[in-house]
Amino acid sequence: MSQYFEKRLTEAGLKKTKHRLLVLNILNATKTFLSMDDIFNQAIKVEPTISFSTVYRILEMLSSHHIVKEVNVDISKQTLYELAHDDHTHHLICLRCHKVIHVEGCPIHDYQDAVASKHNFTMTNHNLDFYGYCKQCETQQNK
Amino acid sequence: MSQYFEKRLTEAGLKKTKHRLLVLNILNATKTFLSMDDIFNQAIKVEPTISFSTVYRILEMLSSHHIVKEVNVDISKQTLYELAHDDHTHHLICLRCHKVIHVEGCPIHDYQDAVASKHNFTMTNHNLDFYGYCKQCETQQNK
DNA sequence: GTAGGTGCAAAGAGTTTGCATACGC
DNA sequence: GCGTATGCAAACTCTTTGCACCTAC
Repeated sequence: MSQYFEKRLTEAGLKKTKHRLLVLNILNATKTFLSMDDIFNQAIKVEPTISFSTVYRILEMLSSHHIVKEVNVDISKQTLYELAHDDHTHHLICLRCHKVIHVEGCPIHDYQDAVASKHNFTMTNHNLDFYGYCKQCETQQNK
Repeated sequence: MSQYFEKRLTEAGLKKTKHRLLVLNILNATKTFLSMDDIFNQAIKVEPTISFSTVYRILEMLSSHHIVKEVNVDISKQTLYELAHDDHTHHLICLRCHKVIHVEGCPIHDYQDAVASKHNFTMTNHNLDFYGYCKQCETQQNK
């Protein structure tokens, strides 16, 4: 997997540093969104000398190259991060455990076109996030 | 209109103060989302002695009573606010002028049910926001 | 009169930047 | 060796809170 990330960095004209690969591997290893803090706390276990501003600048740079995606969802006031996927997905976000389920496919492309044309609006993208409770949390909540 | 807001405050068991009514009227008068700063700057023109923390606490309280809705969208890192509407709407948000167009109707209720059942997820709500350029901005951008 | 609302000032949390040093190419 | 990446520390922005005074009910 690291090889894939090295390739992506090279393609983007970025140097392959251990810190960048570390951040990418952390993002790849998790299935939920991560905050700057989350990533830093995981990173420092592997590279004790890494600093917060390095993680900050790595995420900023990877975002600007569309290798990482910034996410603003209602489970946190902080900016969260995930690896950018080529495929268009939406999210089911558990309000309790904050697990994120990626849902492939998109039901609204036709609708988007219709609304855009009705309102003379040029669409560039959309966000669709669902909030609720995953099966485990739903069960525990009822106890 | 103020009478309507007075009624809502009373119903929520909140005192009717001039500051609260002012904040509500400011939110009502605008068609875009407003940040704390925006609201404070408009408020201080009418009530020069109002303080930032008052506006902050008013918005917090109105949000908790579902009279005002907090909105997190990608045009600002700040929390934005709008009056809560009873009807379920989605937004077209202009990335250039930040105008917000409310779109009634929702194309995804059926889809939501299908996805929820497929993933054993209990849905409570969803966000669907469209980003792009309104007609005026699209025209100007091409100049 | 009393409970709740407000103003002021300061603290917290999260984010961003400047600069000297270290490292990838 | 050159130019970019990093570490450290401090600044900045936005948000939140404590406390004394004030106002709606």
